[in-house]
Amino acid sequence: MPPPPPPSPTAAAPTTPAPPSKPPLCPRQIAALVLNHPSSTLTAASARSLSASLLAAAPAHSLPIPAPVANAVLKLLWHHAPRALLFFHALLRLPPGTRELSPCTADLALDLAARLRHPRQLTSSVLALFPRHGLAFTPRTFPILFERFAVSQRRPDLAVRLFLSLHRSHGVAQDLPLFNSLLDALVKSRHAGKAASLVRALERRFPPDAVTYNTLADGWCRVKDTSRALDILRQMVESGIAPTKATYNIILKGFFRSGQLQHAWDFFLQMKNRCITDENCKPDVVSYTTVLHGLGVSGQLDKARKVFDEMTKEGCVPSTATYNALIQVICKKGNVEDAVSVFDDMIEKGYVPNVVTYTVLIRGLCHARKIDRAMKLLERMKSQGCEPNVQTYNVLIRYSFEEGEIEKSLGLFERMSKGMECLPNQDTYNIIISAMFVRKRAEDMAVAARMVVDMVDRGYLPRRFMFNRVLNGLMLTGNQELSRELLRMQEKYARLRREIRL
DNA sequence: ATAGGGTTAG
Repeated sequence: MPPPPPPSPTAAAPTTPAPPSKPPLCPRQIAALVLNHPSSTLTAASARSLSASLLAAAPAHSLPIPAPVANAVLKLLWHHAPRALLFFHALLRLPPGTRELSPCTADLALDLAARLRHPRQLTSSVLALFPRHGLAFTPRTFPILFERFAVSQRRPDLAVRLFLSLHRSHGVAQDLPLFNSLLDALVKSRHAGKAASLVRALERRFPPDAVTYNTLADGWCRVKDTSRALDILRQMVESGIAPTKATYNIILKGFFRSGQLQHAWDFFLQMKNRCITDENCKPDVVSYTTVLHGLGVSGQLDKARKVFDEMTKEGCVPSTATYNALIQVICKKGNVEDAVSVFDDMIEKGYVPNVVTYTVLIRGLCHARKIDRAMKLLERMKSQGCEPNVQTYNVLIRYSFEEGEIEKSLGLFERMSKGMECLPNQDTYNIIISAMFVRKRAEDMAVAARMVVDMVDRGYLPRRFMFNRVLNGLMLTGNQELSRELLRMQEKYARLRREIRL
């Protein structure tokens, strides 16, 4: 066989593209390439050098990088926000035609930038990329920012200010759905009062709809003020806006959340009685799941199981979430083996357990000190094609430590990021760092210090308490080298925050 | 198309 002629860049006929001899770069490969890139510092220079590496890897594979691949890479790097953003900026620097840029990709990058609590200018610089690259804002763009400002950065005022300046600063029309998303961000950050007064102040411009009222009711429920939530229900009826199923379910959940079990049960009974005249308050699968979960958490397992049987009789089909709730409460208040039989039951009935189902049961097994079986379940979920997430791993890591299996949990930590399954998050680091204090060994202190350096590299700010604890540990064990490194890192980090420019 | 149920700490 003669060797095929070398491909000529000009001769390739566009109508008959040669089939690629190499598979395209897959998200995992790209993510690994980004992770191994020497610099994680977010600057224009490092973004250029990363895009050069991406191009260099390309001949062995095929370009371009389609938008779904770019999105998948950002999600794989979700818990390593600085690297994810570095990838995004490298993507922008790739020559046109070698990458696809979709507004959704930009939304993901924006979410990541806004999640890093400090550099506000980073968020605005990512926001500025939309017009610069001809990308339209999506319906999610500003809701993402409202939530990140209010919830992650604890700055509800910034969210409100952004909303009020939308038209002036970004040429975006302020409509009711956008207003409702702002309210949602406020109530999720426990600012129900702010949300309520905003609705009052702007009620002429934004006449409340059912979503507005439901969001406010949820806001009061989240701060355990169920009587104000009921007020909202009354206001709805007075202003002629029919309560929806969500309205009732929000209040039902609110009663359980605030520990008013009797009120919750009475409200549930009322829903069942009144539904003859008002179809909207007929309990649905969400209502049943809420009640089942609420009863179970308060220790009334038998009553919870009765509710489960009752819903089936009423013709309301349990969802995977219903099973997850049942399995969780049995694990918490009952016997894990019963939870395992519910799990077997659901599979027999044809349900596909999801990552929540597995995580809940793994936690239950760990709690009953059956870690080996929990580990087997981890393998089983993977073989079933259900990807464990960082919470799944965190449970196993935490309980392995509690059982004194320190090496085993460090092994799990290595394993999770090696296979690019999921990257550790802030909880993971906190679990490991606190565990490094139990043996009172100098080596463990050194590991803790490296973990602190790592987490800062990934865009997580350790609590000052944690930072000082590690620093004290290093000094007590006479590790001056690492304590100096930690202090240098702290300085460097403060400088980085000021310097990020793209 | 924005709102409601299931993973968080004894």
